[in-house]
Amino acid sequence: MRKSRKEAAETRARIVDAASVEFRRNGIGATGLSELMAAAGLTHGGFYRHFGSKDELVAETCASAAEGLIASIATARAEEPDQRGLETILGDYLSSDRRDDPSGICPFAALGGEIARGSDSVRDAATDGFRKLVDVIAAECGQAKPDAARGRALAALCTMVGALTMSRMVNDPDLSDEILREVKASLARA
Amino acid sequence: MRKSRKEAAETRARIVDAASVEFRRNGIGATGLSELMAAAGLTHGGFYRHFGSKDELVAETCASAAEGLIASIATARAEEPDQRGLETILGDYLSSDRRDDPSGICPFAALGGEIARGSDSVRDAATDGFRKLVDVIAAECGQAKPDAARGRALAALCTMVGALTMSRMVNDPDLSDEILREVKASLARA
DNA sequence: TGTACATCAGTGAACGCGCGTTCACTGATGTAC
DNA sequence: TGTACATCAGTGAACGCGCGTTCACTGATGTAC
Repeated sequence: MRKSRKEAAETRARIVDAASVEFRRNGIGATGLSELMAAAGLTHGGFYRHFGSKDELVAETCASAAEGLIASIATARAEEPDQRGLETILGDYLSSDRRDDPSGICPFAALGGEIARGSDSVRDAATDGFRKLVDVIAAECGQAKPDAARGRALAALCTMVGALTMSRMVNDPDLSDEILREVKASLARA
Repeated sequence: MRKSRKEAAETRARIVDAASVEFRRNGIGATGLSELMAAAGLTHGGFYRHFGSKDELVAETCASAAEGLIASIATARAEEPDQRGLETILGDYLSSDRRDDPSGICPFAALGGEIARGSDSVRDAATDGFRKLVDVIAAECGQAKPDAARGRALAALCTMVGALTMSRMVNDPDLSDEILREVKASLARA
């Protein structure tokens, strides 16, 4: 039954990827290890060959999902190099596609509240991802002063996270769309 | 052992109040009924004399916490009637006191992600509270056109929710304070 | 290169535990006469 | 108003269930000679 080192590394990455989707779809606490391992095509017993605890996986998943979000923003940016940077990011982040897709949704929007109640290692990983995302957005803000760009980036990111969270929370599609539309307009104006 | 109707009604209210705090402190799924009933000074068995299910309590708590938030905003507004309305709301909502106090924190910031994955009745209750809060903020936006005020209120509320969530998520007090400060400044500017 | 053995990825059963929910019971409250 | 009885708020034990974690086991991989 033993797998090669390469296969084992691939398995580990598959678990993180599956967790990244399942946690965002169902929440961290509400996602069992069995469910998660099944989503990765495995049985639950093998989990502890790869991770010391569920919490360790959660921390790694936070980092991974943040990296994924940054990469997807970079991709969106590369596809529309002539547009204003922040507007491209907004269009990508606050789209109904992203709102409705658990595998692409921002981990801060889906899990921010739960992470805030989590362990230090999980919060550390999320904090690190948050900082990186702020830097990426600040680079697109086109401000002369770095401090001003950082301030704008922080505010824009918080707005995006809140808007995505609220657009997923409300149980009325019209209100949900209105939230995305108004917030996009408001941020583009600023 | 039977209690009078008045006492029973008080008990019920006490359960909702305790749930309102415990859910925001620990999350909905992570708060057990025993823990919750103990916080209300009761044993868990009596829960079903007051509620048909945990979910029913969650929905009622969402409504109650939203009302509480609106009331606390109205109080803050009444104490500083001369300041610009939105600035007063911001100062109250985005304060470190509120960030650090589970009993006063905004239910949308603490539980938005979890509510989004919840039942229709829970999401309906939260949607209702969200709409009411938007109306309260819109009334303070001081715009001539009602549509413009509503748009600004939506954007401001999403920003506040996101900022409070992120300021609670990050594991660095300096960054947390920076978020509150920058977002307050950014919203006051707009 | 070939052989013998140690390693360990993955399986599936088992663990103790706390969950939401149910239930028999108690005894004060509310109601009918 | 006084009495007899039904109601029901609250208690505490019990239920089945799924959780995170552990473990004995299997057999292919990796290593030492």
